[in-house]
Amino acid sequence: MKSLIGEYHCKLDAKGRFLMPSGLRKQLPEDQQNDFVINRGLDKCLVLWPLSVWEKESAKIRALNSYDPKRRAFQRMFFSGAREVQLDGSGRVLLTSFLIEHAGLGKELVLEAQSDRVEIWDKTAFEGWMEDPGYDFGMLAEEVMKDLGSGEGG
Amino acid sequence: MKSLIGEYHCKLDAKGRFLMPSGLRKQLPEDQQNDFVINRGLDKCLVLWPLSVWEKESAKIRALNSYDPKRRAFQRMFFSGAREVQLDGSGRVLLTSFLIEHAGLGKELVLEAQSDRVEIWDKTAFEGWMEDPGYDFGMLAEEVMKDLGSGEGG
DNA sequence: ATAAAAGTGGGAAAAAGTGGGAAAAATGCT
DNA sequence: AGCATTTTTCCCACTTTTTCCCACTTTTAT
Repeated sequence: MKSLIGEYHCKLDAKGRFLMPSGLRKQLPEDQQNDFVINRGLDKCLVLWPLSVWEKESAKIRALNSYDPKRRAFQRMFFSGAREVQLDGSGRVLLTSFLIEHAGLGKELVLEAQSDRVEIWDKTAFEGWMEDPGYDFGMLAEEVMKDLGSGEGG
Repeated sequence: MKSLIGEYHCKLDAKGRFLMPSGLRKQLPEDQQNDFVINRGLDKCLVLWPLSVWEKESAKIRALNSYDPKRRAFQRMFFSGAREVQLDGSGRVLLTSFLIEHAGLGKELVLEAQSDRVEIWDKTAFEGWMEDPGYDFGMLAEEVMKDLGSGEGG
């Protein structure tokens, strides 16, 4: 699958639905435009996974030894917040109340595409994070990229 | 079987019953939607096993050398609280008072899918655990996933 | 300017969830 | 054993939630 890119803004309606922005949808292969999994993100956001991506990723998590407390805790966190979703007739995603609460979503959302998945943020929270991410991007870039050898990050 | 996912909220009624949430039931193969085993979980919860999963998992435990005191103790812990259950006509599970007490279940439950089994928590206890699992999920993700190569956990 | 696509809101049918009563089974007492 | 009492099981009926679909508005493209 091609890398997903872009930041999209959309609105959560009274029933907890938002429209998948068509620009984002068009980036996906046709047979993967309708089925997704949403789970809790590691930051204060949700993550939307195209189903095929989810299946690969979840298989890894599932393979962990669940008799080890840390791995079990991680599995719990990863699987419990997850929910399979399909787009409705108008191309919208319906969120459950506990997912909305987890990410503190208000009326305005930001969808942030990230290689093969999409993060879902509350607009205000996202802007706040952008202003003060707790890291300096220059330093971060250096640290994250230093082992990669060739190529500097644009 | 596909990975079971999701967090579902339900209520324990005066008779000690709760409705299997339809979202969870639908994730199971049709011939496995009615028969389960419930036993004590490793954390303060119960575990609901689809019968076929139980058979595989319990075979592993049974195979442990029971002449070793620690293994014998673990076997006892694993099997003693176990109970086979079926759904009633309305799709509900009836719990025994023994199991209710073990997990400290009140009126509100959280069912939390974990790959091929389902944990049953008291709602307050679950929320408490989520707020303070004793781990930072970001750190946990890093530690647990670091050997797996590509991909981060959501 | 007009048509097509994208985005929004809400109502009605269907499904899920809940509580409780009656029948059946198990238990205990004389 | 026979009867009474408690416990369990099964089923019915009501309420709430969810799902699905329709219709309208706004934006984009030609």
